[in-house]
Amino acid sequence: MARASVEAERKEQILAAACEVVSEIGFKSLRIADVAKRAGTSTGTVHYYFDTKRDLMHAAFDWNFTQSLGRRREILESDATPRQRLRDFVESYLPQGDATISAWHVWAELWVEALHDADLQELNERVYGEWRRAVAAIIRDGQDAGEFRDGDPVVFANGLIGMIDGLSLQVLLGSRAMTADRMRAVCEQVLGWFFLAP
Amino acid sequence: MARASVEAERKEQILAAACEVVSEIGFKSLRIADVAKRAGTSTGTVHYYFDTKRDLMHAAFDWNFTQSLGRRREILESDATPRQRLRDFVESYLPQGDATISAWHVWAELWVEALHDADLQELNERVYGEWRRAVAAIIRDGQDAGEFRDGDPVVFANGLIGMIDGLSLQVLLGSRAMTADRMRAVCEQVLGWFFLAP
DNA sequence: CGAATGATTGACTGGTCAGTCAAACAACCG
DNA sequence: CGGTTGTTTGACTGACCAGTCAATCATTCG
Repeated sequence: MARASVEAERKEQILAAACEVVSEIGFKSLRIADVAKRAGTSTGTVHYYFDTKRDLMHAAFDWNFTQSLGRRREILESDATPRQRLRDFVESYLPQGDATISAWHVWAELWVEALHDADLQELNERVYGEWRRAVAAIIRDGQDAGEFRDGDPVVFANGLIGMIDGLSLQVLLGSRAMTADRMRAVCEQVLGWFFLAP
Repeated sequence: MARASVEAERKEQILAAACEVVSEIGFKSLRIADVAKRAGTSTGTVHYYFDTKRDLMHAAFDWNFTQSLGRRREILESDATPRQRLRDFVESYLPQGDATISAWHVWAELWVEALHDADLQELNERVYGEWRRAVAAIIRDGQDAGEFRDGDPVVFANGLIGMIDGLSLQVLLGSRAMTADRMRAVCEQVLGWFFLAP
């Protein structure tokens, strides 16, 4: 069977297209036909790989996270100082640049869809848990190195990630009062309170 | 014209119903017929007061905010210490209790809808600005009273509101790792860093 | 009273779209 | 070659629903 990875390749094509479309017009407006067109295929093919629209979107949400995590692996596993890693992490999260903004849009759609979908809540729980653990690990390192203030690392991780989520939403909404630059400044300020003097 | 406030009363009835339905099943699933049924009237009447579904939802989002603000006026205008007012404000925001959770749901739906609707972005900007100003005012009072650390009150207000938004989302999503109680603890911790020793 | 205006109703229409399906195509194998 | 399995296609269908509309009811006023 030399016809090896048609399925994997096609699925990825479709998932990427689905994320692009969601990001551009939102889940509510998304039609299977839009995804098919964007993926350069037909609605029949989309349904061949994903039984229902719901299946497709769940897979797309999952894929969106995997991609986001992949894009940040370098930062999380770097051997820079904890202080620097935390700064890089925050910077990579700022809604600026097509890939990041697009991923944020998909993420926001996931949240709202998940309000009424237990399976998506499960996905959120898993994924959010990974971020929380990654950030908490950096914080623990920083505390061990005497760079950060004492306190429960998980509490700080939750606070930081929550703040990033909330601020990002405002940036994504095109707020004049909350631009990516201003968001960076707010994060810097908060991190400043948490870092110990060098 | 003794038939005074039929219009105002009926509109309010419909808007309240719309918010309830959005909160329960989400904007995407909401049908005009659902709203009509919840309001105890007919689809014809809903369309009599709101030309399109979009008009209805915009008015409902607006109404949802007005109600939320009204519910918190007491806190914002209280003459308790700034420290207490800030705590009360955070407490009132925790997603617990039907009214608050419902309002949060509607708010989340607004955000995602606004990603692709300039008018709703405008509404968000206006409304978010009011919260920011209210919180910043408390912070300024607290700094004047020597209760809070120095620094730009607007930056702190943004950080706090952003964190509340992000954490609330997780609570709303039924996260096991982020319950209303845990959210309170995270907020307490962050406020603790901001308050000066008594 | 009877006309005018305001409010309410729900049956109906026109358009939309997820999902189906039968037909066709492509790669492989014996 | 001809059969088998995997893949692709897009026309079609059945369900759904926002918005329309003609009819009805209610209230006010001259």
